Amino acid sequence: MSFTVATWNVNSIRARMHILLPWLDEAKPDVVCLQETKVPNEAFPAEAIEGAGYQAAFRGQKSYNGVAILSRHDIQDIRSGFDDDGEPDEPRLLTATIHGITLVNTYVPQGRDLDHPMFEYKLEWFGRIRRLLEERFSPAEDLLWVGDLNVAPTPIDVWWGTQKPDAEHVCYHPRVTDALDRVMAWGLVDAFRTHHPEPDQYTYYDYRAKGAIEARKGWRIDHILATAGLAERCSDAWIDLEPRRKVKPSDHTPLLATFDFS
DNA sequence: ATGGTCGACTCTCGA
Repeated sequence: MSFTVATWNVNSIRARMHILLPWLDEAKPDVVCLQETKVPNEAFPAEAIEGAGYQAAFRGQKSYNGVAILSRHDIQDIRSGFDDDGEPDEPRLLTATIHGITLVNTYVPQGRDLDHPMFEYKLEWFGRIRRLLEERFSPAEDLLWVGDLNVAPTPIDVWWGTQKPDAEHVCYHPRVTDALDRVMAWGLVDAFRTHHPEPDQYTYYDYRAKGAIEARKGWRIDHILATAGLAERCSDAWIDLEPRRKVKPSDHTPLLATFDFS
């Protein structure tokens, strides 16, 4: 059987239902990890999601952040947040097991500016993810770290990167790409890049840049990262740009990957 | 890596 996983920063699930529901019907992914749902738990549109044939696990708050996992199969071992310190976590992390695959769904802090405290918070966040992987999981198991990681890992992952590889941004900076590398060194493979070495493959186009899609002014900051054994089962990965072309789209568009099990 | 637009919420913040 094959198992398709998607990740999508929807930038408010309630504002995106007109695109999300028809997309679920058409793309029929087994699992969808959502970020920036921007909805408190009591207002999550669970009934409409169930009507589309998906169970939902979610953790959110008013206005900001929020993550959810939608699944056509049973969702087990749902956990949210880190348990490495006493700080109250924002709703940016949700883990679950579906069909024997562990899903780690994250909305990594964007960082605001290179000199803003949130940038240091972002860098620390990668350390916390690394510790979570070490403490709870093993690179020998089938695990996916997916979500809006707010990192363009290489120059071809940001639109100006091949022209000005040294131009810096909170999502494209040696400190950030190194931080991501250190988490991936635990044992994760970029499932999309393995299948698509070509440039101009972006999951995010800023609302403020007119004609950005046509001009290919985007970012690849959403990712599906797999442990080695699972990565070997990945038969395809792709970015679905159609939801980004709809009326009132999210600025991000879905990234999907299919895994084959014999 | 700019300037610009969106979403949620009260008009400004976060991205």
